[in-house]
Amino acid sequence: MTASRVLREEGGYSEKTRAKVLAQVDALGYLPNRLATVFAGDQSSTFVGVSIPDLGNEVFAQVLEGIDRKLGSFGYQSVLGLTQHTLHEEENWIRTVLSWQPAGLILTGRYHSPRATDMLRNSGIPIVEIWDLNSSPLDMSVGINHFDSGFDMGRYLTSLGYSDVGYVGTSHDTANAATERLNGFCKAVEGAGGAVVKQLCLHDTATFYPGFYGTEQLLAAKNNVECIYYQNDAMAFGGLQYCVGKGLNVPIDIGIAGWGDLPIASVMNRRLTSCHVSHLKLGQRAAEMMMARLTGEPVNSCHDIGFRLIPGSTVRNNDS
Amino acid sequence: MTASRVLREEGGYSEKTRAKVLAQVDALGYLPNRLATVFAGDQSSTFVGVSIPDLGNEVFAQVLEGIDRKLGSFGYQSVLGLTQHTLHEEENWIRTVLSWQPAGLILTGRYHSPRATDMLRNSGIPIVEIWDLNSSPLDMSVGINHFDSGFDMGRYLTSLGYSDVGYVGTSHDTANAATERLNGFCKAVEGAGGAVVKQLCLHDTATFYPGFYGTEQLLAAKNNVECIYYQNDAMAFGGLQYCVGKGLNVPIDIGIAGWGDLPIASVMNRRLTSCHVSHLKLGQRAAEMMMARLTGEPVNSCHDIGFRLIPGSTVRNNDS
DNA sequence: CTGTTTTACGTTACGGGTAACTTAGCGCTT
DNA sequence: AAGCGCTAAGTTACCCGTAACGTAAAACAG
Repeated sequence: MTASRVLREEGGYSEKTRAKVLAQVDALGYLPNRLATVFAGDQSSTFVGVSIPDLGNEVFAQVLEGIDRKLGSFGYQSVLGLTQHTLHEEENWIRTVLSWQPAGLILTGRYHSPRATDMLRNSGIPIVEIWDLNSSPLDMSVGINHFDSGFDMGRYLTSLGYSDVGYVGTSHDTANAATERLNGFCKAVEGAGGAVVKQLCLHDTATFYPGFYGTEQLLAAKNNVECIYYQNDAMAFGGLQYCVGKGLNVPIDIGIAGWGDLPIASVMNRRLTSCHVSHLKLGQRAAEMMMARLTGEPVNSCHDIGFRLIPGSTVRNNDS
Repeated sequence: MTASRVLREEGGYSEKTRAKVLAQVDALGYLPNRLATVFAGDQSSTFVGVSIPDLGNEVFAQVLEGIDRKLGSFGYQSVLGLTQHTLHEEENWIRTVLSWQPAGLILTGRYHSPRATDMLRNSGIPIVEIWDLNSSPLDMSVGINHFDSGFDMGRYLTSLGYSDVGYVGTSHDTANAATERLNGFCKAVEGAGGAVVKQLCLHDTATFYPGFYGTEQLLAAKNNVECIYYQNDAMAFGGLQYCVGKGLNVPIDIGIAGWGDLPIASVMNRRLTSCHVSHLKLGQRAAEMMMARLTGEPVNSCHDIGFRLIPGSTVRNNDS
């Protein structure tokens, strides 16, 4: 007991005793078992469960980096879960991670399985849903409105005179942020009298190569497409390479637009038309909201991190 | 007690009782507290601490993805620690994570602070050191020999006739894998009678922009450099853009070589000269070794994952 | 020097799950 | 009907850190 007091610097011990305790700690290489403290219910753990779809997508890696750095600065640790964009994986992960009595959870996406939702509600711990902004979150939400983001791109492209446009992305079992961008995009394009031809690559990840062959398939099916909107920048780069390889002049013959504004976009001599979101900041903000709730500070339950359309030079410009 | 037996499917209960227990579990939304089990020492936790320098570097994100997916398939979770390439951060993180009684640890790098090494030795849990292969690991090691990787690139470049070469990287307080690549590279180049001019960007991360301005500084100081080796591909892309922007013809006027073979390299119409390592596989292998040790299977303590030099087209080729 | 307060340290109990042991209850045998 | 074996279920103790409480000794006041 005295040792416990010394280690927690709680007071109530003499300097002599303190020295003796610390000497023994050093001699034995003693490390306190934090499990016991949390288990006894004296305090909550310093775990925060963080579910992320995958890390192959650079944007999620940035989000995670933002989360873990910020949590770390408060002495908290991330318990990672790569849920591969499936609600089933997420549910299993939630069940497991809740059994470890985490201080809170940060989840990517607003859609959860019914059972997962039950568990989350019953858990009584702070929960931050990130990525797509959720006006009625389980607890807290931070992200952007993906529908609006897609809508803005659709409006931008139609304002440049594009009318027959294509979309290349991957297919998903459940609705997600990319689906919402597509919905917003279609609404804007169709509202302006245009039409969107969709090409969804089945059973594939939203990376460079599917962007390449998805473009090939799209153009084979419909060769009057003037401009293509991609699920993300990686796919857009793939499409760009396909078009350039086929001798098409971008943006004269065909326009290319992505989403996410990857840092590597600056490698290119011309800027990819895209949509910028500060992914690192999104992660940091999620962790800050979590910490605010844990320390009892007031927090707004919704935080729109905002996005910025990058006009770029892979679509026509207004004067052309 | 009976409920505990039912939930663990241990036997020793009637079907009727089982049904009653499960009904109550469902009604109450009961989730077992795994902390109690681990705390009581009946079994080890399913946490594995994973320290990674940062996730901004795509290669580490891939390693982590490999680790977490594989651990997840065994029902284990990663507790993340972003140690920012500093031994001090790593030591603090190790202390914290050990107090959570993890099943094992996966650490990036072979260098640890003396106190960290003590704690690791005393912990008695499996430890996998990844990234640079360590012939005398604390416990297990998986990675590549970075010295050899740098050496091979040096030999390759000198075999193409390059003699005045440059290196652009970041500076580090402590030796790390990049330092070893540089050492190997210098040894090969100097062994072949050439010389290496180094440009280390201080206090910066090994990303695109430092590659850009590091190249500018290097060429300003020494303009007869025929070829530049970069700490990684991101920096090499930055250098490439600087050179192209200055009107230099790559590879006629200057050669560019990176390390890591980023997937995005295929965006370019010509392949970056680099060194390929299967980062995902490295992570998976680390997790497999961890699991093998935890389940008592025999494991070799060292595993060389290997690398492959990518000749690419950003350096002269042999016939030129 | 007595009575009161303060300081330093010790003791007990608790948290939730489970190993190890005990008890109750049932069916079967002879 | 007594005895045995088996199954189902209950009881006790433990893991380790700490809140709450207890106690002895020192410090202080009057």
